[in-house]
Amino acid sequence: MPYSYEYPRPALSVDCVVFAVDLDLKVLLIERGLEPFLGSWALPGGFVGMRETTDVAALRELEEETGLANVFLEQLYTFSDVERDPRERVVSVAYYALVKPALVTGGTDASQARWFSVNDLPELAFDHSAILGVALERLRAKVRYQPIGFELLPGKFTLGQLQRLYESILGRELDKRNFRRAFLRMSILEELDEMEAGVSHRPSRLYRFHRAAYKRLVKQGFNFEI
Amino acid sequence: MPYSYEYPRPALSVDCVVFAVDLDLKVLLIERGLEPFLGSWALPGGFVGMRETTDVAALRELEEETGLANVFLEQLYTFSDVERDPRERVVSVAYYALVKPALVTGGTDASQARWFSVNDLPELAFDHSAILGVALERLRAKVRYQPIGFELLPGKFTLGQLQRLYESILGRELDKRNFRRAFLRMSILEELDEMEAGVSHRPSRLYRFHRAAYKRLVKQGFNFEI
DNA sequence: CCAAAAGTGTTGAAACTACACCCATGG
DNA sequence: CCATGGGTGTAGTTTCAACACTTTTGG
Repeated sequence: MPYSYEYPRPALSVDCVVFAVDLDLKVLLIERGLEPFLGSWALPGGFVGMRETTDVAALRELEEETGLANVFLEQLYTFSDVERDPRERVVSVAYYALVKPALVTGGTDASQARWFSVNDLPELAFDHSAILGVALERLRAKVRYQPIGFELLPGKFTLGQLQRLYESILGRELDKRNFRRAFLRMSILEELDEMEAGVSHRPSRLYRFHRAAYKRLVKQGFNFEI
Repeated sequence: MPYSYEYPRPALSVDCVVFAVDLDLKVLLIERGLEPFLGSWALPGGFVGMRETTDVAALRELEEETGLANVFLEQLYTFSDVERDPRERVVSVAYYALVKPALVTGGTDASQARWFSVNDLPELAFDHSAILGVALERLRAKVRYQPIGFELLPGKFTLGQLQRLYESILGRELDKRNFRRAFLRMSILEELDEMEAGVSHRPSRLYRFHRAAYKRLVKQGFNFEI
């Protein structure tokens, strides 16, 4: 006899802000096929089932609506304004996802999804602009003190790519020598015996994020920081 | 005709982790008067109404259950494990609150609330131990890069109090000279023409957090960090 | 040979760590 | 006069910011 049964409940949904870096920072949006906001762009998302956590719901909706799977996903914030959905009361648990470049082109099959540069966004349905704003803020803050940037790069990458990634997220240029020194000093990058190929300039050495080394350092009290 | 009407919904609740510093870091808990977990200690919280945001619900529940009002409150995380409540599916938006010392003694009138040191906690109902753990982790991280520590001190405080606050949250000792230098260098403290009184040692100068100065600095790109 | 990005060192300023003694008050 | 916390300076080390030229490749 749970006493909450007697009361009406808000509906519960999830929304996902999916980031990728192509040349600059991009977000994946869906064109709505239903009222309200029919034809508007919106974040992928949907309602939470009775037998799934919100994490699982977010992954499920992401795959259903965009075909993306195996992405980095983290809870962002819960949005609960009473009027945020014109139909009825809906509380939404927002997530942000980070997607590697390989999935950007191949991943979003036959759907009505499209990547938009964060510097050139359309108007969004519901309060999705606000959600996206919070996600951007979080990404910009978090990339500086957690090594999540690697989730937006291929497994093997050059220091140039890594630097351009940081520049596109932080929105400002960084000094090449200082950037390299800072990253290499941390010793969380594995230097590979492999070079970039097929580029019309001096090829760059490839690196890989050394997750085990990072975890070891964290245990010793190390703090990632850029 | 919102399509979500057709589906059952999880219940939605809020839970609050209320922190204060007395001698060490403390958390406010409630002794449950209802099944399940009757007699256990639990976080203050309750169900979210149809016409209130989760923020408002958290403040309301906090006042109803503990008498506390005018506290610093921030959303923590949303917990949605399917089995987290044995009665039925309940998704809970967790908050953490920071309370100034004056409210610790006076605030919690006639209720079954009690402060516990975080180093000596009882077993908690539901998944409240996990929520508390996340809150502690967040507080420890956040106190280092946002000036929220002041929410746990009186308006006027000594540098000694401030240092002991940081020591009790971070759980380690800090060097007095370095700590003072670091804080004073930021110039976000207003030095008052007023001394501590009634102590049986050399009285300390009082300071106040200078919120306006802090905001000005943030606009210029300043990053608080301890 | 041109264009394009890779790669590399130094210097001065600022911040960080570790550390020990005297001061003012109440009891 | 004792106990208690308040208050202060320095030296060595590390980190940070700013800055320019040579190298290697493809076309």
